[in-house]
Amino acid sequence: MEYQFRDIDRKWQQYWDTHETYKTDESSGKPPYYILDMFPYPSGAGLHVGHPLGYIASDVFARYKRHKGFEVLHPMGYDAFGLPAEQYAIDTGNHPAKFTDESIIRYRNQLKMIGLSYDWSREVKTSDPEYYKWTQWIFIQLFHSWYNKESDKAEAIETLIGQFEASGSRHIHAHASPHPEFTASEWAAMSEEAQQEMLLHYRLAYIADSEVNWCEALGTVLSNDEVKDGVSERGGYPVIKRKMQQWFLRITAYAERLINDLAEKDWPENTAEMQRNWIGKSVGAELNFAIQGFAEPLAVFTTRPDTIFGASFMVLAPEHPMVEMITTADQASAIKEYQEQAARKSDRERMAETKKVSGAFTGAYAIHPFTKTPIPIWIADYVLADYGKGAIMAVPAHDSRDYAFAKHFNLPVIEVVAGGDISEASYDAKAGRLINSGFLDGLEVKEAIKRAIAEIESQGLGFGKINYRLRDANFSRQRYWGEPFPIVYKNNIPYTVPEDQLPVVLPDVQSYKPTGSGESPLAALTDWANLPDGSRRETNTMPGWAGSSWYFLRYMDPQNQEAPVSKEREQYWKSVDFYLGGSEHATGHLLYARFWQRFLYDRGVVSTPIAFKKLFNQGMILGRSSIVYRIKDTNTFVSSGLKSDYEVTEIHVDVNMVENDVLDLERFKRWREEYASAEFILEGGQYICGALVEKMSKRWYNVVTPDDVIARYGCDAFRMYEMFLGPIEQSKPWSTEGIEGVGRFLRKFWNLFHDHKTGWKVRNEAATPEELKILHRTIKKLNEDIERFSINTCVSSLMICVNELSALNCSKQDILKQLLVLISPLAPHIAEELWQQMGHEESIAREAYPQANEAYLVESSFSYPVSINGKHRANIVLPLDMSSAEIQEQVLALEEVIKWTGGATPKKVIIVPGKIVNLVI
RNA sequence: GCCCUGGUGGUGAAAUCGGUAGACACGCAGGACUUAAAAUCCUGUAGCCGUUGAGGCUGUGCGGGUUCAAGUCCCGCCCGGGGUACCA
Repeated sequence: MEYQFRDIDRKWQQYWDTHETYKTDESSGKPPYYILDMFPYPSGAGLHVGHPLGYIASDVFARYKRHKGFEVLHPMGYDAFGLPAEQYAIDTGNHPAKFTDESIIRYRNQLKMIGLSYDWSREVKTSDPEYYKWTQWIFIQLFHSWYNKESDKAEAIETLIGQFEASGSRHIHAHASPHPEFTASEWAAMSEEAQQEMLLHYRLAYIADSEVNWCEALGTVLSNDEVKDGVSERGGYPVIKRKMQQWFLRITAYAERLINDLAEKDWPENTAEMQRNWIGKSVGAELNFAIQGFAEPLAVFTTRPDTIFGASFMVLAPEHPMVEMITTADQASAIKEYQEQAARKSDRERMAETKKVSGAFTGAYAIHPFTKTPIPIWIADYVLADYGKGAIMAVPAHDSRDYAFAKHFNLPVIEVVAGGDISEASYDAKAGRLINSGFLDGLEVKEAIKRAIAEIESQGLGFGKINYRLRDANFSRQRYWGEPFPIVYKNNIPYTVPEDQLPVVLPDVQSYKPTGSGESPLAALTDWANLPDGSRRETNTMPGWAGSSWYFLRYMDPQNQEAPVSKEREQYWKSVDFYLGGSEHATGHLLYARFWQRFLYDRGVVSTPIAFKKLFNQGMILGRSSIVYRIKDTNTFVSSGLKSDYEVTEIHVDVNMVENDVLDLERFKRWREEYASAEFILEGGQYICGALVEKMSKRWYNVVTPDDVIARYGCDAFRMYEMFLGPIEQSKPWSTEGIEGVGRFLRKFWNLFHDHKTGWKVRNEAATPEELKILHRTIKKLNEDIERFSINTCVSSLMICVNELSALNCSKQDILKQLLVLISPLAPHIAEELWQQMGHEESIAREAYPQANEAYLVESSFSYPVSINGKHRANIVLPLDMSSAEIQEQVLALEEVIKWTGGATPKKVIIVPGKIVNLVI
């Protein structure tokens, strides 16, 4: 019988579906184990070959854990709100839900085709009102909470109101926005509106003004991704910064705990490090500089208060509120010009261009608090408005960016820490003794920092402060396709919608196009937005990450109507034991999800503060993107080889329109309206595209789907091949070279059971020691490799095992039975089929994982005792295939070495014929 | 720019704790079987020199360093990838 993978795959996928083989049962009495994949955004391009890399790996682990006797929760769902669906709706006029649901059907079919052992009854979709009801509910909890620094957790807003009523705001230690203090009687005297406005300074969900990328020509707000070189990616229109009222979540209140929680997790150190850097805790001081001619002081934050005597100029962010006030008349035009130039750049562009030093002088001077000398105040875009105070004291001798700035504008450099050579470069290290620094002279940097803060505090100039780079999370999007806010404004004050009115369902709109005013398309729905009592709804929607910040909880109890998750279910599963996903989520999603889990824990909704115990980052399967080059401000495209003659903008094109780097011009013109009249500068009569290896994404039009590969080689081969490609954590470009080898392996494995001529080969005969040795060595290796999540080496070990058994023509029943269980996590379809052919009625998923028997393993090498100086004894491990003469030679050589080391007993010795290669004393 | 990460044969890679670098697989070359092809099996396959049962030298992005021993640790570079707060 031949290995007919198509029939086998279909048969077993149907079997698993109808028998609900992988349905999770909380009452099984087995220990729980929760294995989670980061759920996909269902884009129109379908699941690409990069998604399954992680899904297959976690599926192998889930199947392995089931064999090991765990009750495994292994669910899948869809992160369904987002820009691509909205863009589709704008382009076609269809509802984004149509696009999303069609994409989901495609994804589900593709996932099932790979034979993943999900419990499909627990599928969730973030755009489902039954799901986002609870996203809205969590938002309401955030709105009705404040962060009490005293108890160090979030509490109900009522406890805050109680304190206001009793004693005003003076003694409250809260994470709050800046606001004036008030007494209990002042609170009582406030109007309802004034009280609500005051509470917004404390709520964990609050409103504030924030800058957005505004494109006047498109009449819409753009994401940073949609802005390139200061113009919109689509159309190339100018983009500026504009202030808009936005919702924020007060994640900064959790900064310290989000850092501390990292210690309790089994996370890769690099991801933990990225999160720590993202939160960016820095200890320093806030201090005030007086400004000549103004009463209001200029506050700065610095991590190096010790270098205060080296401050030779000040730098404000171009957006700093005091810039306009302090700028002198003769500098006003230069400052204005610089501000406009900075407004056109994104933060990322501003930081990326630090080599190009730029700035402008305001004409104003600050007074040095200790030396009383005047120091000039500049603005520059390397100072960011929303970090620290948006202003710095520049110490060019000890900060490289300040140094570059000082050199460029010829500002003084004052050395205050000895140890470097400031004529060459700044000396940034936090080590050395202070010089030229008055009362700090002679102190070590660490001492000087403490002393400087003490002095600053005693003179009332400022105070020691811990600053975080983390900013409060912007939670508003001026889009249609997202969760509506459960918020209604009365007299411009936000109130939450009563819980029994949830969900606030996303209404249908006439047009998904931007309103032109920068509001969400929902704002155009006046019937929906304006309520009979004169109040109005919030018309922004929540960001993409709202629904993905808690989905792992919903899988525990996906049909619950009363709560996001029941107490019983939540306490059974507690945390995700093993979370697998791309490292591109290391800061965004993983941080927001931890924040929500922490918050829900504070408010008693969940019983543990830890969302994900163990994290594993998969690398990405990269795609090969094709690039065309548009000559700036034209609709003419120049072929790759000629692009250096022009100033061009790079634009990604769909790889399906490109063959061997040659662009299909007609398809390109049909692709987008704006390209219909495109012109081309060709080389050799063809348009040659540039190529780029990068993340496979709908955005880059470089997606390759697994469908063809599965149709051709079967899904076990696809699964094993993806695992065989290399370590899961490593990124690599997709290629199908080498999949043949996995196909050959599966046929060879099949042929251990079947013979073309004689049929079923498996015999109930006793295995030889040699065969047992091969099997048990493989069991041990696979066990170790799966536990350390090295699945590519599992595949290699299985190949070696099958090669050896097939060379021995071993078709012994007890060997093959155990081998089937070993292979079943990786290649479940073929394993089920052969398992059934062996006469088993239950699915192989119910079979226990075999244990390696040490008795079969020890003979691979043997110990040889050596005596040294008649006293010490060492056991050396020698390979089996050494001759006795060689052994004698090695032992003599070893004795020589040991004498030379002074007679110490070696802990470990490895010998190969001819030389000693390892000797650990 | 900043943070994280990777760089090993023609290719994907292995080397788990500092100890024989290149397992396993692809590809390629030669051979067996076959009228032929496919499939299958066998042999070879880092480079250079040598040999034809002879071994030696070099070699893990580049330049240094530590060590009896470095792909692995340290310092300085170069290049690719991810993130950089409205892609998810």
